[in-house]
Amino acid sequence: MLRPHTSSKPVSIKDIARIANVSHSTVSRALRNSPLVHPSTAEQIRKIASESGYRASAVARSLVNRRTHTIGVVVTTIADPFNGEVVSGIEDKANHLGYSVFLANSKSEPERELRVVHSFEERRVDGIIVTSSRVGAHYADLLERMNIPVVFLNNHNPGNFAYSVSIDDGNGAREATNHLLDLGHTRIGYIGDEFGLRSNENRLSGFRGALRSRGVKEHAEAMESGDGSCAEGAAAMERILKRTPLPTAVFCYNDQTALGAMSALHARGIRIPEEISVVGFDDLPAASYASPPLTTVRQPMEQMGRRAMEILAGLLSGETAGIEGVEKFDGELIVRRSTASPKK
Amino acid sequence: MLRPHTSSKPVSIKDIARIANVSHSTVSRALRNSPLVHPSTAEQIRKIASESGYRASAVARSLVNRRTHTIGVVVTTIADPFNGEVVSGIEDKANHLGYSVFLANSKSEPERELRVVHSFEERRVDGIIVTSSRVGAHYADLLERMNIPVVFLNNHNPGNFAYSVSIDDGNGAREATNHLLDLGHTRIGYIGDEFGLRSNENRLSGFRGALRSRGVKEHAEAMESGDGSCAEGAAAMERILKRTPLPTAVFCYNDQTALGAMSALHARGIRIPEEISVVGFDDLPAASYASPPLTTVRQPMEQMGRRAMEILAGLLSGETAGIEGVEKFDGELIVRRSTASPKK
DNA sequence: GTGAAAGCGCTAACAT
DNA sequence: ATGTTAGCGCTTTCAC
Repeated sequence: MLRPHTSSKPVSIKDIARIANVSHSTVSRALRNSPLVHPSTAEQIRKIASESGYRASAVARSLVNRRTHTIGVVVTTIADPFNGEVVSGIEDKANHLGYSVFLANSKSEPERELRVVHSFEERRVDGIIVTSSRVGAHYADLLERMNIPVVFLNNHNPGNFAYSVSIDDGNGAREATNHLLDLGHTRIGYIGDEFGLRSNENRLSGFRGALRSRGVKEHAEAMESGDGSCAEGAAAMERILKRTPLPTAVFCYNDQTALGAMSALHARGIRIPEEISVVGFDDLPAASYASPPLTTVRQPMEQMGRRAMEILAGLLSGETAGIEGVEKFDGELIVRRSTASPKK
Repeated sequence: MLRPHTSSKPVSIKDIARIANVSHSTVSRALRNSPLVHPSTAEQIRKIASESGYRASAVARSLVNRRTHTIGVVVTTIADPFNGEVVSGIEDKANHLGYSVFLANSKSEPERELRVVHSFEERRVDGIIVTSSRVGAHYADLLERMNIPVVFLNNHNPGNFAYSVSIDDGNGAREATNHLLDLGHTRIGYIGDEFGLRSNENRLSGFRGALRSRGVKEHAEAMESGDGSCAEGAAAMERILKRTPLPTAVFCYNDQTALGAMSALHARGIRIPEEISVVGFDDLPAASYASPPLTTVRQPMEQMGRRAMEILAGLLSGETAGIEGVEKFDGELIVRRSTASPKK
């Protein structure tokens, strides 16, 4: 059985003042190392504070300062490993800068997205970071109307935002495709994310651009799309496998899609890369432990998260030197063993 | 270039009072649907509030209520997929119960762990959930001393805590081992997590118990340990592969360890499950897309997260009916294709 | 049904 | 160097 929690109120600045026989403002000053307080009294106050387990109330402080030193992070779901990496970077930087982070999952449900943003407003977060948002222009408006800075990270929306950090999708896709082309592939498929999403469009057009510049024509039988998950990646690959001729290589929107596709290939006994090469995008930790290890375009996910937080902190402090509104990171092609030249 | 953010103060209860020509207390009542306010004035007030984009300040409210409706979640790192699933469950439940969640990564660094908990104290979170903590008794004391309820989830510490939800490690390990035994394996290895961690000890003793009850003796050449990561799982497997005789099956502390082990096996050209069977623990999403799909013990991670949040909420509201202090979830053996009978 | 006043735990003038 | 006072945006007596 469980016993309900009985809480007693925390010690306050006044309690300390009483013990130290000074006014509460002196305590306030001492605790924030104001030079305006006598060293010895300051010393004594700090001693009492630490002995009594005093913890300044951030909520009271926030009320007067109008700054909570708190940010809100909206992700579709933190269970997605991509978001996990990004949030890890955000939290790390936030922690070092003295910010606490509220985390909320939107699940891409507009109704929930709204609730989440409202709660952030009520909490008076100083700023917001939104990662991988799939929701539309309506939501963007909502955020713009809030009177606090918002930084987007790899947003899928076609909307235009003032501040964002994202991967160079086009370039990454081009590099990946060129790698396949260099290996001699000519029947290359693409398994995308939902169509209409910006990042997918950009990767797709990078893919197409690479083909075009080598005079290779698109292999229409192997153009498919999923939703960025393993499950849909597998399903998409299965659809491709029903059509002929089979591609000799497939470029996937992301690693999860690629991992799903690989599992469909394995299930059919099709060897990777001997029969079909597979390339992903992201370089999730799982990519290097797949079998075979997955060739992919690395996104510096943690670093991007950290950068988003830095930009936000810049916006909040006014120190905006060296910060661009829209920052693009370069992907890096990581060649592993899921790609090889096609058999003759 | 980026323009620093210029914020104007949000509309307050007083602003609305002025416009509605009532006192701010009436506004406060109206907005919280107090029956003490005349329907028509309430109506008018709500209209003004919504038109002006009013958002009640949770920080002001918290100051008077002494409740922030906020909880703190400490994870080692949110980049770990296990924690991602758990936090997803916590956040989901918290959201429905009207709580916001602060997320912090401890990275298992005691110094950072301390900072994180202190910041939670200052933020006046109503409660704390700690997942997969690896830090020792010292930290546990710190938490116990705080005057707010703490719920642990799968803590690795040998310490004893008032409130916790965890998986039944022993039983899960026993089931997994029995599965291997049923298949006819007699040379079974174990790749653990760091020794000394409670969960590892429990899985290991479940493993040993199962062997013992069938009269199979431990295969000492294949007892190894990593740190719960793919990388160390692979390294541990490589060490095992240097010794003879090889095991015909290996049970791993968790899926990541198993996935790493599988990748080491693949790299050496050893077939799974024909030559060596592999079993994991957790059932991460990646497990079903591994090749071959991984046999593992499923932990209901999201559900455990939700339950931890429920318990915490119960502690906070005093509704403790149907809540045990220490709750154990049962794992479920999921047989996939990474296990088979050993070749004769 | 509504207003006036006090107070939550701090910070920041403004005295002294 | 320290104390007094006001106020941050709310909720909650207590009057009326």
